[in-house]
Amino acid sequence: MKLATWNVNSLSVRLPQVLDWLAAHQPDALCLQETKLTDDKFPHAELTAAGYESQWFGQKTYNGVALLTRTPATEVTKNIPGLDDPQARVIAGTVQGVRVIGAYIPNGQSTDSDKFVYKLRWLDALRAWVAQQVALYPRLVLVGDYNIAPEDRDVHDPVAWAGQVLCTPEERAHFKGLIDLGLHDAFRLFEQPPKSWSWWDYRNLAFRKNQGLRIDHILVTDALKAGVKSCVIDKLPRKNERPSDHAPVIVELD
DNA sequence: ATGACTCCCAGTGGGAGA
Repeated sequence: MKLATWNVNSLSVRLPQVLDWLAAHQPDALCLQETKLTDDKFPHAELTAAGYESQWFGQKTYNGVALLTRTPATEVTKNIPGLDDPQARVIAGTVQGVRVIGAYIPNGQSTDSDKFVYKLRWLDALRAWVAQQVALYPRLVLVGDYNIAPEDRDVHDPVAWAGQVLCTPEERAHFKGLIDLGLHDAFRLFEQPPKSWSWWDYRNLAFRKNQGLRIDHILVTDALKAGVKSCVIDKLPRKNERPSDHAPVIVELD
């Protein structure tokens, strides 16, 4: 089983690339973030023609998530149950016996921002809900744009980024809080190239200089860990003429 | 460097992303 996550930064703009990518990789499930589409504009017909079922949850201008699957997803959940959140950031479904939770964790903007407070509260709610979900579904993956670089080795310039949003001790403690639920960072189950990032700023030739952060992650439960065959970041789409600033992350499970 | 780039909604600029 192959699962992937990709922050596409506008599905309207990136749909041709998503269709190409699906054809090339044929994942069983692909979680998208930052679709930036209201639900009436979601391109389900094009995805159906490409062989994918879609579940989607969007809003105007910002955020928006989707779950694309080759077989229908069941038990679909949108956003974190019990959290009053006007922003469309979570979609979950059960796919071939695996609970797939796709999340677009808030960015936080800066540590002195109200958005940072929202991010930390949102992560509290996510952890509480995921704890329940792990108990219900031992075979679970939590994937998406976490907007957290878990360690200094996930940051191109840890000195410059020290204490900055995405790299603060508070955010890293939240990441560890998720790990402590019995989850494992699939990417770190394998030897990886140094300076592996999943996001590069559009500005300042960051991709060409490989100045980025690893902030898109795939966490898997204990029950799935032994069956993880690979986990890679696919940099190829970032080389497109008009790319998302994020690259897809792919995991292969038994 | 209070930047850089890209996207969106708007509307001849500004917010947000990370």
